[in-house]
Amino acid sequence: MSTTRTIPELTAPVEDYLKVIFELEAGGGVAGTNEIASTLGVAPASVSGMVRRLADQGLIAHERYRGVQLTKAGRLAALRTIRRHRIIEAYLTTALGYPWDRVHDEAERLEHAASDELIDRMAAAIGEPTTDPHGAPIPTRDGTLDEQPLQTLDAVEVGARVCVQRVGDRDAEQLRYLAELGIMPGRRVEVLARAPFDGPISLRVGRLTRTIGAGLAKRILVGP
Amino acid sequence: MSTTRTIPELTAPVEDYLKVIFELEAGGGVAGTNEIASTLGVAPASVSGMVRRLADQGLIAHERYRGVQLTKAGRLAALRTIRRHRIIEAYLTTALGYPWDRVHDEAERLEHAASDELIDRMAAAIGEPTTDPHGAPIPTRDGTLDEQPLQTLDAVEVGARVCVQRVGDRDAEQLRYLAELGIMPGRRVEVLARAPFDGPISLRVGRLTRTIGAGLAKRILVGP
DNA sequence: GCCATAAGTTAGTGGAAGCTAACTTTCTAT
DNA sequence: ATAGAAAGTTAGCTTCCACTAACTTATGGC
Repeated sequence: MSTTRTIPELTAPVEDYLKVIFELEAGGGVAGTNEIASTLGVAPASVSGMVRRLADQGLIAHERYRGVQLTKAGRLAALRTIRRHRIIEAYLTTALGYPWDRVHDEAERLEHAASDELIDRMAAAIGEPTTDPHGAPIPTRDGTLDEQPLQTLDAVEVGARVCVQRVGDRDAEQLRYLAELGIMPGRRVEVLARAPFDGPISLRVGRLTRTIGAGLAKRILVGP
Repeated sequence: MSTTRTIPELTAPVEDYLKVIFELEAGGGVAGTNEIASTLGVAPASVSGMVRRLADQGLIAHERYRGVQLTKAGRLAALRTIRRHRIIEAYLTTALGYPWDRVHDEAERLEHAASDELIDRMAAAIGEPTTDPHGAPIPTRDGTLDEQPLQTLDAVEVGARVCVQRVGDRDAEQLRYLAELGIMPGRRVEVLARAPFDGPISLRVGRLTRTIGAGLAKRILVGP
């Protein structure tokens, strides 16, 4: 039994699919064709095509008309790409002064071109970070991901003081807005009020009071 | 008359071809199909195919059976890629401690993925270098390349003291060897002897004497 | 339990870039 | 001056990854 480190040279699109499937799986068992398609901005038929190829390569298990799941090999490849992505994001902000709303797109391209050596050197240069600038945990070199159970901000009871842990990294405009409000990982906030029927939520951030919609609050993860 | 900054999104292979054509042109008017093919490690027929596409895009002028030359647009695109490549090389050595024999391959991939913003930030972070680690000049943002007229080390007369300006960046093994000998850009060397018939050349490097073959000496560029 | 709609798949096409094999043009050496 | 070698091209194929159009399967509301 060999644990041969086969490096089958995945293409950039393949890495993108695996990453997306991994993230969709995290939020509910299997990933659907249409979900994958809309996340990647691609036609559903294109996904069916790629799904065949990924299954042939042993990276996913596919049950026709039922959805898709990563195999062990697929999960490892996905985590490798996610590690690259997040280390690049962290490096760009810490070492090159990138604003946090612009690192995602850059990392999206670099993650497919950077060697393992580069990723390791970047990580070392900024002190082996454990999360990216948006608070997402960075998988280790051997593919372990430390996912903490977090609450969304819209579910926090009124009066509680919580610590912002993580926000979505995809929407640049949203990130710019959150930065303006001072809502970023590490920041403590207190929930002052929550209007019913998915109404706005009032927060104390530092010594200021801010009010955000329930939709936005749902994309902010907090912990104790 | 508009100087519209059209960004026609060149593919990575296209950028590679343009770069190689630029470099081949520098050493003799036109670039030949076979030269391009062997430099890129590709079949001559593949070059013919790509040449058609590049000509269609107005990046090169092609005279059938005669060779290929960059147009103004092609030259600009080539210089842009070369700038990226060399800044990345410089950044990797200066900011991330890369050894100079391993930056070429890394840059070869990153140059197609990095945004202009990233390149500019890298350059700024290491003090706007004017040459890469192998001594090659870095084109400016607007596509000006300051090529100094240099001599190859094998042509230097015995007794002369010269300054190493530039060495080839493609061959990693050669770079490791040169580093071992202490022959790198900025180093002063004195030619002690030169055997006839392309024989070996003896040098004083620092306080040591080193002897190298004429072939290697031909790939070392020196100035006063 | 049936059927409309949502979800997923297949078939066929297109473009980019590579390949081999076979051909044509140019160059060079006698 | 010309034949053979070297250089360049064409034709035809392959793989990857996207697309549209048309089809099939699954599901949920009545």
